[in-house]
Amino acid sequence: MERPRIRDYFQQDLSQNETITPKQRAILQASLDLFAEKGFDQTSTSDIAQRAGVAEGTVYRRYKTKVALRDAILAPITAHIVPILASDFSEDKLRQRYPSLQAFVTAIFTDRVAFAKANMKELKVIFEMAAFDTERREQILSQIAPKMVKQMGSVINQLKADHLIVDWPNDLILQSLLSQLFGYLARLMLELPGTEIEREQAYLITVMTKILTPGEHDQITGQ
Amino acid sequence: MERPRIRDYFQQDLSQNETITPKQRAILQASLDLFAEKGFDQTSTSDIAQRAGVAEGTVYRRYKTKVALRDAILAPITAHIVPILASDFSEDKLRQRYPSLQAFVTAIFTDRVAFAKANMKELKVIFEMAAFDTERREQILSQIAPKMVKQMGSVINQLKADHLIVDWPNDLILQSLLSQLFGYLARLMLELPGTEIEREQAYLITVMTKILTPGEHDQITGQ
DNA sequence: TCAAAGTGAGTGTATACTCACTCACTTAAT
DNA sequence: ATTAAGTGAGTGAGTATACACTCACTTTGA
Repeated sequence: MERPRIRDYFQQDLSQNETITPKQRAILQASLDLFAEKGFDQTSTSDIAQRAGVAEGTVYRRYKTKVALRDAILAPITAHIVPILASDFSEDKLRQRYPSLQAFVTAIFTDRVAFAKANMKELKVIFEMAAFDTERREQILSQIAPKMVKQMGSVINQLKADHLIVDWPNDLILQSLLSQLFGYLARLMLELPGTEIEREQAYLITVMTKILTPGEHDQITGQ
Repeated sequence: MERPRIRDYFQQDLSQNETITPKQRAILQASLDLFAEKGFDQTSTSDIAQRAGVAEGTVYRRYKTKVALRDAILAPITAHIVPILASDFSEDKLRQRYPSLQAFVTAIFTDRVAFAKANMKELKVIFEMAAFDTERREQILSQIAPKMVKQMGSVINQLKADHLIVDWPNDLILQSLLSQLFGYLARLMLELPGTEIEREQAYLITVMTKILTPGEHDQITGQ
C-alpha cells in the first residue's frame, strides 16, 4: 500500500472553480449514501433533503436536476478511473520487466482493489446505471476498455515473451482476472455473509496467479 | 445437454390452478421484456399495457399491484433454481466418484449455464431486485446458499479425499468458481462487445479446471 | 448593504391503481 | 330451438398521490 490513496476527490475537483458549502457537501454525501442504499429511482429528492438536513430547494440551487446531481457524484470517479487503470504502467514501469507472475499480479491489483474499496458507494451507483442505461454503459466502456486492453496487453505480451504467463489470448486472460476481481468486489458491495476481507484478498492474488501460471492444462478444450 | 431443459414454466406453474388467457400471457411476457430492458422502476404499467396490446385495467385484473406482477414472473424461476442447483447431486450421483476434475467441472456447469441462458431475462430482474432489496436478497440467499454449499461440499470433499482437487477451504473454492460463472453470465447479459459464446464457454471450463487442479502454488499467501 | 445561500409552500405531471360498464359467451329454463 | 339470466375477462376514463422541480421570499455573512 505504498502508493497514494484516492480521497477527498469531491473537494479536490470542485474547489478548483468554486468553494463548496457545508450544506452542498452534505447534499452530495446524502445523495451518494441514499443512491447506494436504495438505488437512484427509489430515492426521492425530499429524501435527500431530509437526510442532508436542508430544504428541498437547496438541493436544486446548484444542481438543476436529479440526474445532474447523480452525474456530479460520478464525474470525479470516472475521471479518476482512467489514471488508476493506467497507474503502474507508466513508461519506466513498462520497461522494467516483472520478475515473477506473483509480482505482476500483486502490483496490478493492490491499487485497483484499494481504489474500489475507497469508492464502493460510487461504484455501486455506476453499476446500477450501467445495468440499464445502455448508452452510458457503452460510453463509459469505450473510454476505459481500450486503455485497459492496451496497457495490460503490453505487460502481458512481455510476460508471454518471458514464458512467465499462460499462452492464451489477452482478452480471455483479462476476462478471467476481471471475473475474480468483480466477484470479490460484489461480495464486498452486497455484504454477503461470511466475507472475510483480509483472507479473501490474499486468496484473490493466489487464484489469479494460479490461473496465469503456464502449465499442462492450458489447451482450451470444449466439450 | 442430455438432461431436461426448463421451458414453459409459466404454463406449467399457472395452469395447475387456472387457465391463463392469451392476454394475461401477453402481459407477463411484456412485463418480463420491459423489466429486463429498462428496469422495474423505469417501466410504467401503461408501458406494459401498450406493449402487451391490452388496456391498463387488464393488467390489474389478475395482479393486484405492479410488485405482485413482478413476483408472479419471478416465483417460477426461484422455485426452479433449487432443483437445478441440486441436480447432478442426487444420491447415486453422489456415490459415484468423479474420475477427473474436468469431468466434475463439466458436469456441474453444463446444466447451470444452460439454465441461465434459457432464463436470462428473469435472472436480470432477480439481480436488479437483489442489488437494492436487502431483505429479499437475504431471503433468496438463505434458501439457496446452504443447499449449494452442502451439495457441492460433499462432492468437493470426495475429490479432496482422492487428491484430485486443491486443498483450499470449500467456501473459497466455491467463490472462485462462482466468480468465473457470474463473470461469464454478466458478459452475456450486458451484451458486452466481443463476447463469443462458444469459445468462452469452453474457456470457462478450462479456467475452472486449472484453478482447482492441485499444484505447487496452492498456499494462500498474503502480502 | 448587498449578493449569495437557503427556504418551503406551491405547481404540474407522471403514474399506480380503481371502478362502473361492455360484451362475448355459457348455462338453464321453457 | 329460443330466449332469458348469468359470468367474468376486458376496458379506459377517472382518481389520488408522489414526485421532480420552481419561485418569491428570508437569512446570512462579508
